Amino acid sequence: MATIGDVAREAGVSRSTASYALSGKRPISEEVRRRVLAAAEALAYTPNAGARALATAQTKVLGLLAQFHEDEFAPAMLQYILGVTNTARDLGYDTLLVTEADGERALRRITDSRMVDGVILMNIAQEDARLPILRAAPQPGALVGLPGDCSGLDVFDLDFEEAGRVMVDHLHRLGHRELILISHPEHVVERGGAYVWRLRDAALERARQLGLTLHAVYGESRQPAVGRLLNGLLDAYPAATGLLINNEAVAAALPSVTYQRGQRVPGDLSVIGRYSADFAATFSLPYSFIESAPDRLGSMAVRQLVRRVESTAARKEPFVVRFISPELADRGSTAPPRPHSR
Amino acid sequence: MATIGDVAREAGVSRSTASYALSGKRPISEEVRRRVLAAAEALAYTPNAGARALATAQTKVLGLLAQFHEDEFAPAMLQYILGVTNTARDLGYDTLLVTEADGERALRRITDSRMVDGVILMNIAQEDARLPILRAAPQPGALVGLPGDCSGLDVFDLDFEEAGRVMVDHLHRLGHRELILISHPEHVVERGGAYVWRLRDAALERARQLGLTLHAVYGESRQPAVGRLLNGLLDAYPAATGLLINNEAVAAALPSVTYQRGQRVPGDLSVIGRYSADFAATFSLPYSFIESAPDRLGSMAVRQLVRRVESTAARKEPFVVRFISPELADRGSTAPPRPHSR
DNA sequence: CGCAATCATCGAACCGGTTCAACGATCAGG
DNA sequence: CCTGATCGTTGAACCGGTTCGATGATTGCG
Repeated sequence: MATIGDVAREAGVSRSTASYALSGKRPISEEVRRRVLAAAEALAYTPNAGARALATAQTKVLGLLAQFHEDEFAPAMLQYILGVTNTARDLGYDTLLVTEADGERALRRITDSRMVDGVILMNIAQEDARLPILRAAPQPGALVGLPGDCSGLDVFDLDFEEAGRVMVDHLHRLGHRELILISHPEHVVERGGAYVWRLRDAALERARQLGLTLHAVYGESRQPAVGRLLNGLLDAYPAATGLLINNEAVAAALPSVTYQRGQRVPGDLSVIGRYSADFAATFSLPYSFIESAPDRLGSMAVRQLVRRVESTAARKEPFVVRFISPELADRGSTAPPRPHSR
Repeated sequence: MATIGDVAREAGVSRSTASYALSGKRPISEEVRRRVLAAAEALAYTPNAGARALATAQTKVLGLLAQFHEDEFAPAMLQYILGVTNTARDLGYDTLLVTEADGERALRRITDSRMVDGVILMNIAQEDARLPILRAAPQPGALVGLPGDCSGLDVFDLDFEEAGRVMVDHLHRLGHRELILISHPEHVVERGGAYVWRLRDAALERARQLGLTLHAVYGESRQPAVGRLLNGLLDAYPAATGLLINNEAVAAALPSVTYQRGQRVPGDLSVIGRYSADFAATFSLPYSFIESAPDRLGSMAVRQLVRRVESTAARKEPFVVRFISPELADRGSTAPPRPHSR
């Protein structure tokens, strides 16, 4: 494999001249520049990444820490990952995907060794043990997800509170009076998944203000538990006419349950979910939903991260906490409740 | 950030001694070793990845090229990716995930620049333009998927031919005489996705031998096209009593279609799919299926790749083409056909 | 015509590791 | 007491880039 020394020799110049000719960081005569470029082309020269990283203290690689827990729905995470990798590449960065269970160790490894120029964290917990490590790291970091303490990091997330209110308001306007909200499994809450109670608490509060009955329950993440849960709930609350779903696995499982029970959507039951359009297409979900925009969030996080990586000025700017406001995609799965419909 | 020079100074030894004490590649007195380790601990020393890569010509990173085409079912790919990243980490490697559309450019970039010690390729096409590049690269490579020309690379894939025969045999034994096989979209075939026709041709051949009628058709990958297709097929071939599905998107969409049509599985229709157990759980699929073992394939590919990376002897061994033999997971979705059941 | 400014190029140092050849100290054997 | 082997340690070179300060050639101006 050709080094810059080979290119220089081939072009009959010094290594430094070859470097400048290729980078354009100093004026080089047209004649010499041509020779160097020709030599580089002829030798199929590609800079050695390790050497360049050592010299410039830049790797052009971003770290992406994503964890695949049993009780989180893997296909939903994929969207975030693609949002990150695609945007990173557009900006000239490759992505180191780290799925290690021990996130703290992994984070320390990739930052201390300077394998990456910056880090994106996913699956953020309320008290996330990785955050102190990331704050202390020499590289900037960005989060997809809202932790308890946002200081020192850029944070991007869906506005789950507003999402909860939008869901409740929507069904309230249609005349519903008793609703069921299915969240993620309780275990996700115990692990500190704030997006669960952020949506839930806001929905409960709004329901209280409006005088609605809202049954807020924890969900499941796998079959057959999900199916059992749904059937149990629909049996337990026969007067409920609206279903709010903040749980991808439950949303994915609902169609077959309603078919089996012979319930029509929205005739017998109005449904609103919270997931992405891609997810809806993948799982053939016919419900109206709050767009969770995972690709947009991943993309925003990367853009901000790269800004900080590439500009000293940007590194000094105050940290941002940016919420995407929930937009309801109407797929016609909600309607006014029919009296005694169930 | 502490360098090995800092550690050496702190321990009162030379840089080379510190290096040897940490790596254990030369005998070092107990006393000095203790001092060096203590200094490294105290300074929280972590070797600089770029410097180490430059010196050792090893990065401890593997490249993973995965493409997310519109007409391939993204959630199915995730399993392979996790199989690769998890196994890689177990063996001490991180994973550079590259989803770039231009795979040839991406491959050249990560191999020529020596960012990675080895490469795993997914979405292998019959005539895959990336293969010549990978063969010429200084790093070893492994494929998940079977190309037309396997030379110079280790190849791992499901035995799709045998999978096709197992499916047909199974339904034949139960007494079925007319079957439908739904493959991937035709566009996947045009792109060179050999796994489509490998299963299909073997199934057709076996059906011919057994005197069965097998309608082999291309599928779709997104809703609502998938649903339309399924309804169309079940209408078009009312005498068919068995359905073979080599297409994750179709499998995922089938339950709601049969519910809607009021057809019972296996009472009215026997069904066999080809996907993974994880996929079945994620999508609540109640069908018997050929296990495609994506995590096992990813894991095997990584193990072989790392063997070649780490041992000069292994690098000289002949290349392997290894097929996982299809195993039928019986979920009770097949039964003898009822006469005139449809 | 001489001096200063400008320009393109070069040599050397540096980034932070690893590794080789050589060195001095210790010890055993003759 | 001298020699040779053994052991632990060291200085220097190297990996392949980037970058700084210096150099010599050219040009412009008075």
